[in-house]
Amino acid sequence: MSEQIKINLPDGSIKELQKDSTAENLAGSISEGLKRNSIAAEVNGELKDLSVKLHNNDKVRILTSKDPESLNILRHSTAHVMAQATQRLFPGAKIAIGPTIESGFYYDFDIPDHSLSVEDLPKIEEEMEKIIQENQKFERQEVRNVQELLTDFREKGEIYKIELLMEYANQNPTLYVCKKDGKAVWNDFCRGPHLPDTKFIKAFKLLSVAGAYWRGDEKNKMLQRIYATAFWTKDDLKSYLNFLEEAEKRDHRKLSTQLELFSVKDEVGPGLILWHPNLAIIREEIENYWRSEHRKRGYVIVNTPHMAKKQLWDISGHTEFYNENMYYIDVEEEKDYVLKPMNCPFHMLIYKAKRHSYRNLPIRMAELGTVYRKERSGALHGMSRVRGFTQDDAHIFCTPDQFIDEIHRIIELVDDTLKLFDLSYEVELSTRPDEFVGELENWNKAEAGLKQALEEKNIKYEINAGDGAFYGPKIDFKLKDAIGRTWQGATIQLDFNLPTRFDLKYTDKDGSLQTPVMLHRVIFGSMERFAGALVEHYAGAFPVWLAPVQAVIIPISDKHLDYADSVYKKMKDAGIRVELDDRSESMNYKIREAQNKKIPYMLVIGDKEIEAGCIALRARGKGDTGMVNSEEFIKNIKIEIENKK
RNA sequence: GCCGGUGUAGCUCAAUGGUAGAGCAACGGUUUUGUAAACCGUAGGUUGCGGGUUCGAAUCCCAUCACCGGCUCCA
Repeated sequence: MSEQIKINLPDGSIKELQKDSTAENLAGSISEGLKRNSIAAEVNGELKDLSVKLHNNDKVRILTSKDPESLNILRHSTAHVMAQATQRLFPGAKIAIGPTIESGFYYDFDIPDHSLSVEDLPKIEEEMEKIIQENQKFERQEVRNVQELLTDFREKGEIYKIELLMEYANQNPTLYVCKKDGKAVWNDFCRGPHLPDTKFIKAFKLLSVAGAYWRGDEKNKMLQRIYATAFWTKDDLKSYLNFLEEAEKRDHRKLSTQLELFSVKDEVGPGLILWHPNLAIIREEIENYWRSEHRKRGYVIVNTPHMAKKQLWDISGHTEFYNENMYYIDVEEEKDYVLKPMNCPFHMLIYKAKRHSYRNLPIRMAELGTVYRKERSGALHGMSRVRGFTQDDAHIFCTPDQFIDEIHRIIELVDDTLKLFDLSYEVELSTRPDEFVGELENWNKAEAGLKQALEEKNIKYEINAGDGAFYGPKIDFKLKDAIGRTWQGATIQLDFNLPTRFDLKYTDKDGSLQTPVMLHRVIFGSMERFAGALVEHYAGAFPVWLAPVQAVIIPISDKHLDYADSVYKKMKDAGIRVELDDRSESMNYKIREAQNKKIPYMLVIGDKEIEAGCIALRARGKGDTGMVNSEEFIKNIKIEIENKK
């Protein structure tokens, strides 16, 4: 009589199995179909291979391809197949790590005598197909003899695996062995879990190659990374690849040529943006919104210069902590001035220009301030990462018991603003970096303060340890671009340090002099990055209030020009950004061009319209929407613009 | 900065060692048009820049600049 164990299933039922049964046995005992489709198991909340031995009273959930968690297992296993294929094709290749990422996976290699290029990818894919055809099993093995495995890795020259194994030696390391017809053909030191075998891999694609430092540290060797993805079905893969293609069309750099938005010129320099008229209009609208919103919310607006003496940056600590990002220039002497990388020191001095009382705090001082930062050439990216940009900056000087409330107000402003543009965001709290100024005690207070504000506002956030600014911790709001890369937008930074360095004071109730607490914050982040984000978000089809041209009038032939011109003048007088297309081109031609320029409204005028005293309205994306009186159209579009639609 | 790729007319792209070409845009003319491209013509280039190999280079090599995909770093 063999012993029985009881297994708890997700539906609350209990299954009795023989001792030493595996998750696979469990699946089989439930149904043949489940056994066939099972990928892995969740045992007491942890993902495990199907081969995992179950114990009495375990809570077990069998995962199939329908469970979201199993996609990562598929991808991770596909990464192993990719690594095996790469080593088959490039025998000297050493493997490093190959994790899954949000939309796929990658694997890092050190290939001594070959530089991977995209031409290699189809070959590797072919080799992967062969491995899959071999129907290899993934077998989990506990590493009982670490020394033995280290020797094995040493013989193969797998220096990266050696490093990892030594690190994990005391944490029950596991090895995944790929077996073909029962014979081990490949292995990888890996935590798992994995697919039972390769036959589940049906749809994958290698996407790109890239360099990546071992363990992400630029002091280490640069490895060669292959990015790839995998899905359960060919259809899923196809729609993902299709998404990538569509996203590429939304790229703000691409749309910029089509819509004449901005340019970066060799003659000017990398990372320096020329705003063309169309994008300048959008910026103007955004800035107008920004100004009026800030006035409403009790901010004062200031302006400060683009450069300042080096001494100023000595006081602020920038020359010490931000040096490699600053441009020094010669004014009276060599390198005696700095192009401003931040606006804060100036605002400190404006604060300091007069005496302050607790009665007039908080002071909220805002500026659209253009800053210059030395970015590494390889980091530059369209309008998203540049060397000169305008921050919608503000510094809030307040008493220690005011700053939580001030953070609340900023979060509200961020939320209202991003809602207006229909943008979604993720929030991160960045804590003290290794190099920092100020007292540890203040840092702890500041971090606790930011946390408290987030929690009181019920905002979900992740902690980004050690990523704070040198002067204080911060809350970051991340925006996503067309293909899902995230960019920092709004940020709120608490600063207990600069006020001390600049010796800022206010007179408290009891007449004593106190140092104010300061918040740095931006809402858009930078006008450049935010504009780029908007282009991608709207795919160039800006809402009417932002659209560079809000309406275009299209007379059908020259004899309609006079009437068209009268409508044009009326609209112009009403403050609408309207254009009259009076070229002797066909109506269809003009419509096509207006459509490509993503102009929200086209007003077609021919005999019928003149007779009826109307215009024929064509809305972007909607086609012909019929005749409407021009006065009425003007009224409606003005309402739309006013409501920022 | 590092790894890999790319750079041809304003834009999108041809030409793989043998006279740089097309479409769109521009310009001139004809056409006067009913909801996504009328027709004819003209002009436009030291092939990113600089070297080299070669009888001959957009093409091969070296260097450099810029851009693209990543790494690192950050608004």
